[in-house]
Amino acid sequence: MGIPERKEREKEARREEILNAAQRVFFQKGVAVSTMDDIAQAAELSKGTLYLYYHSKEELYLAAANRGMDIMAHMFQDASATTDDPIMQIFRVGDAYYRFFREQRDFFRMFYFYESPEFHAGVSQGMLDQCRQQDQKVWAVVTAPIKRAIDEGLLHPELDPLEVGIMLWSNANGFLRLLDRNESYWKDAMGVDLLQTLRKSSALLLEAMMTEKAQQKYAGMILYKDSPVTEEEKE
Amino acid sequence: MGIPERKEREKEARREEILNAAQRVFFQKGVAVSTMDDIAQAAELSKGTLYLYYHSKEELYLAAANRGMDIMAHMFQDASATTDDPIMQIFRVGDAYYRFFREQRDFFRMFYFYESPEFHAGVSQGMLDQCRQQDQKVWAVVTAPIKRAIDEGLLHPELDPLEVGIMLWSNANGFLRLLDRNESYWKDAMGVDLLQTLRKSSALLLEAMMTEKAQQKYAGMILYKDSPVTEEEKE
DNA sequence: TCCGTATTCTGACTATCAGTCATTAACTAG
DNA sequence: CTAGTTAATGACTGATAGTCAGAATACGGA
Repeated sequence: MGIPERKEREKEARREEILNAAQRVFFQKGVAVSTMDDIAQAAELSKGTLYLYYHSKEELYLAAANRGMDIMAHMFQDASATTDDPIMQIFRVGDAYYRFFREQRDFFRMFYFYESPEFHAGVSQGMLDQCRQQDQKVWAVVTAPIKRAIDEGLLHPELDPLEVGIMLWSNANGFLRLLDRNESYWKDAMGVDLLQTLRKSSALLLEAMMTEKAQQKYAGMILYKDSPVTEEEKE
Repeated sequence: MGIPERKEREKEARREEILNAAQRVFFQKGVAVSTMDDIAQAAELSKGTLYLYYHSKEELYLAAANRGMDIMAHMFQDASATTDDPIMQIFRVGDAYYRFFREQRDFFRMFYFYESPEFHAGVSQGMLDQCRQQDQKVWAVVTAPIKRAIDEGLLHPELDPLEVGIMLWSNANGFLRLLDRNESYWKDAMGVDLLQTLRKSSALLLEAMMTEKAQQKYAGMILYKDSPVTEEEKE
């Protein structure tokens, strides 16, 4: 009998319709000022129905944010797959983060909430697990080339991949957040090329962590020179 | 007649009493779950009175956060004043941020809200100005030694003080935020010395930005060696 | 000391919003 | 067609930020 299967599909479809509506509303109004009534109206459902599919507004937010995390993870994955050179991979992932910032600004802004301390209330265990899973997925893509670079003697062996990842991530994140609020000021008033600035700071960090061997290999690519990262790499 | 002056003083005192009460409540319960009724009770006043002194809960929060910013700015200032060497000053300010994190954790956590995008609603212009002023005060203390280091040929002349400041700040911030949530994990389970890790990453960044001249001068102080930053500097 | 006025304070009230639940509607199986 | 199961509804509750008409208090002058 295919009826239970169809019902299951319809239930899943409705769950997704609700999430689509929520995402639209979040993007348009901002998470904090979006109400469940807004979302219900956008979904053409009553508010009560939303709660049959999601336990709380937070959960709906997290589900939407997870979509963004998924997009980001895929962009990182794709960027990393364009080369075999671990140092290049690190740069490419950094570039991908910048591209995510440019192309998925709404999601980028939604992530501001992610680390707000007042979550974990009214959120189901399943959703929390899903979040942790997404976190780990992104983190794995970020740390994998770092670990390889250390193993291959390109970065100093005393370094810990996690530590390096945090440094690069914090650096990029700090930059992009600042950018998000003061874009026009930076770009128009000061004429700063933002992608280059971000790259330069990442390059500085990476160069500092490289072994001599690697510094020779990548000499001239980074640090006060124009970065040829976007050109085809020479293996 | 001294009566209007006395009244002015009393008004200011009441304003401060309210802020003290709000701070106590925010510290104890967390900003998000603190209610205006909580604060009114703590201040032994009615809720309506709070609104005669502050326009909104956000404004009360910002006033409390500004106190924290003030403490931080002073700690940075004091740390910077312990030496004349600009590179040392940068390290000392970094250490001071770590100390602020340790000693003023409640304020550190309150800052999470500061950058949340949904502010600027129900906040008076005066308060916003005060916030920007505090921001600039902290930023000035951070960038001053960086600027000096560039001018004195210790950091590469192509660098922009703002850019360097963002990099160091983002790095420290990213670290400390992670620490704030996973302290016991890092310390107990992995045996990482957090102050050393933070210093090492700052040192890596700084070393990468130094001129050869400076790298010689500060050789051995940083980068994979124990940092003697806390010892008396040798001028 | 007493009165009119200005200032300060109060707490009941409103508006908004997340989340609930008794009721209704729709669908399914026999 | 009917009984029973599942899905959907929207009025309702509780919490809370913010308001405001009026009470209480302080002051200055007679």
